[in-house]
Amino acid sequence: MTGRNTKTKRALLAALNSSNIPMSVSELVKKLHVNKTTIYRELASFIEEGSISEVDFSDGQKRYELTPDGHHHHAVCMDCKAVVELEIEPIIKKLEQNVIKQSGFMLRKHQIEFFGVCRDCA
Amino acid sequence: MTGRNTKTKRALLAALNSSNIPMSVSELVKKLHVNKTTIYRELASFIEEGSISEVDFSDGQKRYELTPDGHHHHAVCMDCKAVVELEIEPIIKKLEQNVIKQSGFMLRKHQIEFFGVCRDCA
DNA sequence: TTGACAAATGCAACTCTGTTGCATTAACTT
DNA sequence: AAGTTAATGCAACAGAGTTGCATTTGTCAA
Repeated sequence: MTGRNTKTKRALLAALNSSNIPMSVSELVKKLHVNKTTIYRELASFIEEGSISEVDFSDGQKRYELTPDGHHHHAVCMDCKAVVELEIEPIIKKLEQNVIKQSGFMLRKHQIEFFGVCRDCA
Repeated sequence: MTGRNTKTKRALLAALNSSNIPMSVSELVKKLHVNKTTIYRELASFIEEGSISEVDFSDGQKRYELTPDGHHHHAVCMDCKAVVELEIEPIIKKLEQNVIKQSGFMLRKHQIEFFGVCRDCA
């Protein structure tokens, strides 16, 4: 942990650790009773150091999750909002090579999420 | 075009047609001098009929583009904001099959964008 | 252990995206 | 040309995210 070891930082990491789905800032504020400004600032520093990642389900608010083992991808149920973690690293690696070849870009990050209806809701 | 053939709808389609990159609502408002409520409503109806698609570069505002040939994917330069269209349909198809097998989800849509630095900016 | 300094936090005010209800305008029908 | 109703504008609002500044708290040196 960068900087001071505060109660709030520990609580933030514990909350994300105990959740099986990425959490939004409003959820974190409600759960931790900490000012949203503080949440945003701590998230930014954890993201910079790499231990937390931002995920965007394109619903108007970003979500956050612990990433001890690096970047994840998800399938999100549009009905019950369940989130399933995917194991698609190899094919994504191949996809990135393809994108680099086509665009000439130096890739920094990507945003890959899938949306649909889970088996329970179908 | 669904509904009435209005000046605003024609102007909206023309603006998107003349732009080589997806446009945000604030850009469309500035360019067309039309109320943002109207823009949002017309975009929604064009999106429903399929002729316009929403793309999300995760920077706090959605963008819109004509999609006469269906869904696109992009590489976005984090420096100069250039947008390159990608041809990655076949590998995406394979990726989706993989996701369906892993998650059991009925897939409805996905969000796949790449971010990096273009050749000019590197 | 205490005191000082700097980092962390809270608070209020703000910006921006996107939404809603309602009154007005304009496109289509006959 | 007149009536119907979709389309538009406007004002007010909700929610995410940001900023400046005052206050609190963790850390470290004495």
